[in-house]
Amino acid sequence: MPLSQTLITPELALAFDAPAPPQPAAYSHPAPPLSSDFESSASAAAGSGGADEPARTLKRPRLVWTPQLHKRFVDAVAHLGIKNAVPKTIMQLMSVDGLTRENVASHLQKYRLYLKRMQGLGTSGRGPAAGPEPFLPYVQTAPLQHPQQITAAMQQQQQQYYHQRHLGHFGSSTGGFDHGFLNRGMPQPAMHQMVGPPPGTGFLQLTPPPAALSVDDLEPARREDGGERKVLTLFPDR
DNA sequence: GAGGTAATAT
DNA sequence: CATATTACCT
Repeated sequence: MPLSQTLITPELALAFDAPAPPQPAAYSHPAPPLSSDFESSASAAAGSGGADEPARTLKRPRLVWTPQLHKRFVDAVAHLGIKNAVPKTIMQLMSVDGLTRENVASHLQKYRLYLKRMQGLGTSGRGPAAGPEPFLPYVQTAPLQHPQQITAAMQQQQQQYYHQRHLGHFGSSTGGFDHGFLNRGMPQPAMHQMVGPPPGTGFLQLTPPPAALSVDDLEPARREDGGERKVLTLFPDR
């Protein structure tokens, strides 16, 4: 089993917020990708082949790049060479279920821009000596969407979300800031399991990035004085 | 079809 | 306004 990270849709995450799910803590393998269709999803896989994953045909909800996802993305890019850091490969390596190539491509675009603008400033001494690591995760307020049926209430909530979103930014403070909620240490289990070996391309034996990643552990992390939900930018500085 | 970039949407 | 999606081109 190609250890994959199930993408938890915003609404799903939202749903899991209030009510206590029957399943105790630590839901290792959550529900299938995006099968939150409680209505007419009677597209059972008939005979062979088939198995039309609704994920491919339906419009996916807007993907939210959680810090965890981003972390995984960065790791993937790092572990691949710049040479192989193309959307498809990255996507495969991340093995995040539900993630499309387009998603990665888009994010990669931003990531490259970020790196580019990063070079011209902070690093006085030239040279790619210091690997671009200083990334900062941030908090995410789960928006909510549904592929098919969106109730009016949901739309309103969406608007509210967009309205209240960026309230705080990140000045690159000299010293570095105190976030009490940096991600937990990701285990570094040297797993020997490989993702699908690349085609004819030589044999880049790369170390699979941390396999486990919990999208669920998001901490509100609110400041005392502010009192506002501060959503911070994923890519600092502009 | 895949990658890269620009435009558009949310 | 930042970020994600879509359109266009190679």
